[in-house]
Amino acid sequence: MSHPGVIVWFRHDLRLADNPALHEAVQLGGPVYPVIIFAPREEGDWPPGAASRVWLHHSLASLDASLRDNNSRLLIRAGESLEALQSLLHETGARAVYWNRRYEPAAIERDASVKSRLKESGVDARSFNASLLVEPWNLQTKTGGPYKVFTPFWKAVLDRVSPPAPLPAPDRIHTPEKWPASQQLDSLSLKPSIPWDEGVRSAWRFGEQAALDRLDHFLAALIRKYDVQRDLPSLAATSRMSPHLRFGEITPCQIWKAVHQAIDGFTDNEAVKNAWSFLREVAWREFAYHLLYHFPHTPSAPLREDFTNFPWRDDAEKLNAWKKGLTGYPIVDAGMRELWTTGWMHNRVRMIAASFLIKDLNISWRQGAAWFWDTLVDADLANNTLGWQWTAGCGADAAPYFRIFNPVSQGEKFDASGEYVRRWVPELSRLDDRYLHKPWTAPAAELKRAGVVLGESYPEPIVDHAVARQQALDAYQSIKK
DNA sequence: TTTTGAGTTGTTCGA
DNA sequence: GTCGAACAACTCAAA
Repeated sequence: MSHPGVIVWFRHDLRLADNPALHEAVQLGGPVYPVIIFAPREEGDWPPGAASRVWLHHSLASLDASLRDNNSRLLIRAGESLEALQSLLHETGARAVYWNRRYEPAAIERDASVKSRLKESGVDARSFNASLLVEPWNLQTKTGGPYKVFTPFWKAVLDRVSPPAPLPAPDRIHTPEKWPASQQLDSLSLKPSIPWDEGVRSAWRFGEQAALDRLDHFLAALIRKYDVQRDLPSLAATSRMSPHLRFGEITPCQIWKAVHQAIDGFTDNEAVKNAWSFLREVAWREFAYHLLYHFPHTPSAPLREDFTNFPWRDDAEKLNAWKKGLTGYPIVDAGMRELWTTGWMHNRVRMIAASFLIKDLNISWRQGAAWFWDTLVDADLANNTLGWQWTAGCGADAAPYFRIFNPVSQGEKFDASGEYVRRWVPELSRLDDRYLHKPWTAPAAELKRAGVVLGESYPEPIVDHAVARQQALDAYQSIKK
């Protein structure tokens, strides 16, 4: 007698390949019921933001299409996860629920409770590792604690971790005789009612195949020069894997293997070195999950306790100028507008923009983290928390407090041609390179020639960097000792 | 237990 | 224009 059926509960793993829960479910030999349950209220303080919801919509559509190519389909439910699973078990007669693990504090708590409730009623409930090279509890220092510095963590990953070969997509997903009811994707209202998402849709392709294609392109055309080119925001020279990883359209295991295969084909050492720099970045994501798991309070509180009473400023007006890309510092504004338009910001510019909010405006990293959470298509609780606490200096292995990015010199260094600023701040596009990153220094005749009226067509700087820098140093001084 | 070496991404100042 | 030092001690990880 064949297995009565298994529910595969999709969450942050919207793919068919290298999907252990799906793979194991197929092995049972009975009907497989793929389901997504939209339950934003179970995400604690971090329900998906607006940009994430747009991506989710398209990624779910893509997953459903892939499943239909395999004679299956994606069931859609909303509400409480446990209730939805119990209802599906009842409707289908299935006796098992498989899923791939998540590591955010609210998800861990929810999953643990779902698992124990299902097991109590005799259901075969199992979870798998599908999104990390090494799960947070599987790596510890020699004294038995979690890592707090990246380099030793990275060494430990290299020493002790050999990722398993990625699983293939299943050949055949067994279909039930009768499908249970499913909601329509549109009923989840993931897409905005006002069509602000056109920029996101035109900047990205969504879904598993898009992720694999993007990786191929990166390996073929970009990884050999990753070290230098990744810092130039005018080039599309980073991997752009982040949203695909966020939704589990691709796994770090698949990336790890593909990069190693690429390395095997490289003949020059420089290319190999560059490829390892990229793998190091993949490991930063692992480190972020390691930290989030071991320090689950960090999304809302600093890891370093001496920062608890840091004198952040409340300034709604300046915060708003930062969000809208109207700070008067072109590289910051370009980044914030790229974010708003495409749901993504180049990594170098993220650091500059984050440093500006924290060190120049003296506004709490939590405000920045909340805005990124809402606007990034790759919004990931582990990465977002690590990134913001790193910049603020209050996290693990953080930037020293005196490291304050100068938005002018960063712009001149990494966007020397001004191509990036001209793309996103077109009102400055006719300004000469010499003044592009500091328009307030341009002579009146030059501003006039370029059609720029400071304070009208483009803002005056909302703070003086030199003054703000000194104030930030003073504020950081105040919490010491 | 104590010691030792090291620690993503920068800027500014003064010689 | 270029270069090295200072920025500040502290914590982490391993021997």
